[in-house]
Amino acid sequence: MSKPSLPQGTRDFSAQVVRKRSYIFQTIRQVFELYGFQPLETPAMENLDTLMGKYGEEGDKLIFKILNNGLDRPEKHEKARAEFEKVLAGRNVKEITERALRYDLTIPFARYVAMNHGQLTFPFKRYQMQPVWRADRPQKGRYREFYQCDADVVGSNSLLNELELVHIYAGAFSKLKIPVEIRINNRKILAALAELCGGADKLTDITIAIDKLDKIGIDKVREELGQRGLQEGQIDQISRYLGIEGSNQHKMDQLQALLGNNALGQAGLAELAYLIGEAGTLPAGTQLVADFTLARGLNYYTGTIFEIKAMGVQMGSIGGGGRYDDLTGLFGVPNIPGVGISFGVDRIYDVMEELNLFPEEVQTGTRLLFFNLGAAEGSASFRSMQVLRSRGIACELYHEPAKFDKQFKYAEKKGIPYVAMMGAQELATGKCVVKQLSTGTQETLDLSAFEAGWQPA
RNA sequence: GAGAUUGUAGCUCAGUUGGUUAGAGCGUCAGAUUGUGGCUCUGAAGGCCGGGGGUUCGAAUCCCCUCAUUCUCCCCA
Repeated sequence: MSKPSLPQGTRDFSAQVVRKRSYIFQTIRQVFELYGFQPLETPAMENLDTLMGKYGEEGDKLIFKILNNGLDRPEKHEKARAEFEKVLAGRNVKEITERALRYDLTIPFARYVAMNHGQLTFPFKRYQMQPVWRADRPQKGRYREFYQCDADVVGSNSLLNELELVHIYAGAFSKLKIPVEIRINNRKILAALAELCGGADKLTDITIAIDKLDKIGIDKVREELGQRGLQEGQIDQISRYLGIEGSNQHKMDQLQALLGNNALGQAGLAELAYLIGEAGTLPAGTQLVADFTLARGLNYYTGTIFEIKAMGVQMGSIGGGGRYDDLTGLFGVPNIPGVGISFGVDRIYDVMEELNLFPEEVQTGTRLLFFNLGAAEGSASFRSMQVLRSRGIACELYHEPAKFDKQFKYAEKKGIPYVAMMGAQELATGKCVVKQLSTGTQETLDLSAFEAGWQPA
């Protein structure tokens, strides 16, 4: 028997971590609800058909597939063997696997909208916080099971949705006390750049290369653009574009000059200007920044794109999103545009840990430990404990009679701030001794007063 | 898929040119201490040295294979 272990890239979350993570989820959920978003949950597994072909060739490889049950039945053997040969040839076959684990939340959402568009009221605003699975090679900040936390609005082309999403980001990160830059750009601007650089068909190549700017620097980006077939003059123009700096207004002015009267570019710039102009005052610690170097890898984005950078820490983006046309077209229901954002909960956790932003009260568990000082004393303590519990105070009774020192140590280890002692003396006089561990102060209370009115500080 | 890294007690790690019975700190348990914790002292438990094979009189140590970990690239959150 080997030692028990976890599958690669998965984690257990112990009490402390769960509490901190729930704090993040709750904070974000409150903001989503405040803006009128409705919760949605979808199954951990989807039909393989639903997922395949939606994430590109690389993505398909990273989908966890589930082996069909019942392959051991003799009448299926021949068929299963034949189909397995096809799997070895790199094709996924229904006879072997017809279900797979959810790879992200967006495609299941699109599937849901396509299935229910008759019943939904548009625009439909939903949020979803669930784990997803990817057969990726794990490394720092990357797991095979991780949580996504998405909000999308579908069935509306209005820029008002983008504006709300900006404020959701700002509101949530402000509540979490994380200083952030909300970076925005527009795919239309990037498309215009591609047009100006002689190839609308090069848009994907350009975005992929630009997306790496942060990581590899301008020289390497130029190199990569060259490898992807762009001419020297075009690369220079892209370099000038990437070199735009200054205030939002100044950036937009420079871009205006660079784009000339390219129609697509003007449209993108107008959308960007609208959002920056209408955003108004954002909560302290958050700011909205036009960032033309922002590209985002996913190529289904068509309009505004977002990315969140935490300030003061070395960390990749902790959120992102954008506008897409016709997400449900893949499922046979055309003309439902949408815009969505995502929070990277695992990275948000790391940032908050590093900046020490979790509030003290997140860790509250048991408030009061009743000492167990004997059979009769224990019974009396149990009765008092139930009274306090009925008043909503979390308490525990030490599980067996034991020496003081042991019970004190238990309280300390578990971070319980108060202990209540009811021994023979107290029982006889109808009292209860309550001690605060952090200060060492204790007081003797009448049992009735203690049960009716005691509160932890 | 490619490259690197590390596997020794529950945890973090020592372990000499290959040499007798593999160590430390922390943690756990017991005692000093039968109604007042944190400190201190004493003691105990806890190991197929990741697994398999090889070299050798002798392997935690050297070689090969394998599994696992962590990190980087690709891609992504």
